[in-house]
Amino acid sequence: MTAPERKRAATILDVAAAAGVSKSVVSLVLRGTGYVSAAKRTAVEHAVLELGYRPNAAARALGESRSRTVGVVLNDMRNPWFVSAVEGLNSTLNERGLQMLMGDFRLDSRSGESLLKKLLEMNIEALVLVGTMPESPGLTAAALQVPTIALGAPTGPGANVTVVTNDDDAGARLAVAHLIALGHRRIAHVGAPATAVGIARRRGYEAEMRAAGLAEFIRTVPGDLSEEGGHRAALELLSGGDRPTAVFAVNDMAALGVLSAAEECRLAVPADLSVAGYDNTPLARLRRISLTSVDTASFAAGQRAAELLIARLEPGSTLPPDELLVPTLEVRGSTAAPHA
Amino acid sequence: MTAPERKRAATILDVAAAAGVSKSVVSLVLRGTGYVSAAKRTAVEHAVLELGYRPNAAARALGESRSRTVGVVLNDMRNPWFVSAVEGLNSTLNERGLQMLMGDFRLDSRSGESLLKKLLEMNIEALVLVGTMPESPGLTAAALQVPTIALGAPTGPGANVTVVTNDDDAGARLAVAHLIALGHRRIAHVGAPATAVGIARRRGYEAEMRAAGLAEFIRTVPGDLSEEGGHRAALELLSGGDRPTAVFAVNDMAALGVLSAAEECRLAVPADLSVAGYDNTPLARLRRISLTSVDTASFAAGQRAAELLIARLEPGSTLPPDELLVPTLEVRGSTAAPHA
DNA sequence: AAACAATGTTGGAACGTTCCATCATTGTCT
DNA sequence: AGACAATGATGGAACGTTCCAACATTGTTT
Repeated sequence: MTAPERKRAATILDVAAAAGVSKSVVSLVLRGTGYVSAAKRTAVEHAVLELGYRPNAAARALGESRSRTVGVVLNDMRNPWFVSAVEGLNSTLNERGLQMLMGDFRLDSRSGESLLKKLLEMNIEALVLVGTMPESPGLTAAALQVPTIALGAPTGPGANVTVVTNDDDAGARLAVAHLIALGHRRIAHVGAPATAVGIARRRGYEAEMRAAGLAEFIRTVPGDLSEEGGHRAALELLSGGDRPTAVFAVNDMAALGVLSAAEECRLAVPADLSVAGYDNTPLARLRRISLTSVDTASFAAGQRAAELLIARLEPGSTLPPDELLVPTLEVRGSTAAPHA
Repeated sequence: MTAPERKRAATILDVAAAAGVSKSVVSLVLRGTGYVSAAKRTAVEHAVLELGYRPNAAARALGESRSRTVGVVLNDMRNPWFVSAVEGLNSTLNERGLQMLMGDFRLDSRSGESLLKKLLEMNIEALVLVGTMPESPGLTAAALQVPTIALGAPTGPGANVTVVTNDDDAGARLAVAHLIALGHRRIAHVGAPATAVGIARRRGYEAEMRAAGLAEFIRTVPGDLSEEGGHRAALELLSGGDRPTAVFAVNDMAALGVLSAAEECRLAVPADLSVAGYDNTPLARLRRISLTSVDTASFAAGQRAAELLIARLEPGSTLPPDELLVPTLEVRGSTAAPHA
């Protein structure tokens, strides 16, 4: 079986000839601008359908000297937060006729440099960096050439970048406040001191504890963003003498590690130990886990980023200020009042 | 703060002038083809760096009348299988200088039609459909216009499509054979009869049981691909009289539901009940879950799809036959020999 | 020495659009 | 009636590349 005969695609001139008009009229009809008589308009529409005409995006980009394309650079497709954020981005950009061009920073052979080069060659009108990127001269340079938004990163690479992200500090306070309201006082934190989110969430934890007059109970054990790290930290926390009645973990994965450790220490959740996580991943929803977790408004963040971008594309616009989005708390079965 | 002064980007003519050569020489140097003297070559390279010249992709696409771009249509960015597959695709396409243009079918307002239109306008050289797409006339039409590969779907939309996917039948047999080797005989299956993967995996389960002379123990309970469905089915399975000693679930989520149900029925895993899943999702790796699961070679599938595509792009190539990739089994703590 | 191949270099045409200045027709206001 | 605005239609120039035919120079074979 061979490939089907693929003849040269119809161009605007073919359409013009078929409709008996000039190429300019076809162009006007297609773009919906200018004045065209009803008769010619329908003739053109007819010819377009007839010939299966599709405008050539490359030629259009060249003619308009703009691409209607936004570059989106991910650093981890696997992170559910990023996925939602990209969906939010996409939905809003689509409405405005902007196309997204996605790529994965890490996947790229030369650590993203070649990806960025490709995107810039495509004449992208804006750049969205999703997640925290490693330092890279190419990134900093790219950010200076096109309006750039860092989505879900605590800070952007260099100047000319607007950051849209979740308020990790506020989210942590939300979770801790929930535990306090339940009656907990001995609330420990499993942190991830090596990461930006880890630092912000710890700050929120400590602030809320202090605000509630529980400064003396502040206790942070270093872990990381993985189940393994949470497990290790929790074992340390639960094996000691004055063990906490509640743990706020830096994210859901770490919280899972805490749950495992609690099980190993024969502590029932939530009867003996309340556990709260962060990110509200699909994991937290699972019946076997049912984890109270802070929900980051990632879809909304993506949408907001798109709005800022669109505004930034207007001529004469200025660099908008950074934005922090307020998260919410999803209460599930892993938190309850401590027993007396 | 206003946008930084953005002057008109340098073109190939600017480079040619700066290097004291004709535009043709610059073009030859940039593409690395043809004969150019060493002196002029270095002069051009110098000028390129000097001016920060970046070739314009739209102009290049127009001139070459090809785009070096492959359209990738996802139907669910959240599915880890798809993510790995896309990573595999990307890695191989990148090596060959092909750019990926991704989009989400469902996210698109007009159910993918406008996404496909955009992709075709971009003159994509090939199309990769990742996951099972809903029927759509636009999809069928698109597949006829460019070489198309359906990745991870049991069947492609219409003609001219090559399917690259995992051998679900073989995977199911792998899991069941493992359980049989452990000594289980009463092995039940929690299925998902409404889905294509569900049907294939059930077929594998039954085939392996019959091959081992265990036809009389074949027992399938209908569920679906969710935790909820697995839970419901498992409750039915475990509450009855002659309950199985092992369960093979249609996927990891359903297996999780089985685990929950076992817990509720006070059955220890794996002592009282072995459980195997399918997909080897990150979930299965979690310490609290430690699920034996069939690993689908999704990264490899992506790579293979890319190879087929590249071959298909050669002039005079023919439609390659469908390919099934053989999965492997990841044995973890949820399966063990039945007690006597 | 002539013929030919290999190596360098060039400018013009093409790619398929949009943009723009121009022109034609009609209707409306003074 | 004349001036002007609104509507309608046009062809040529741009956009920034690649492609190609043609021409120059050198080295090698007959």
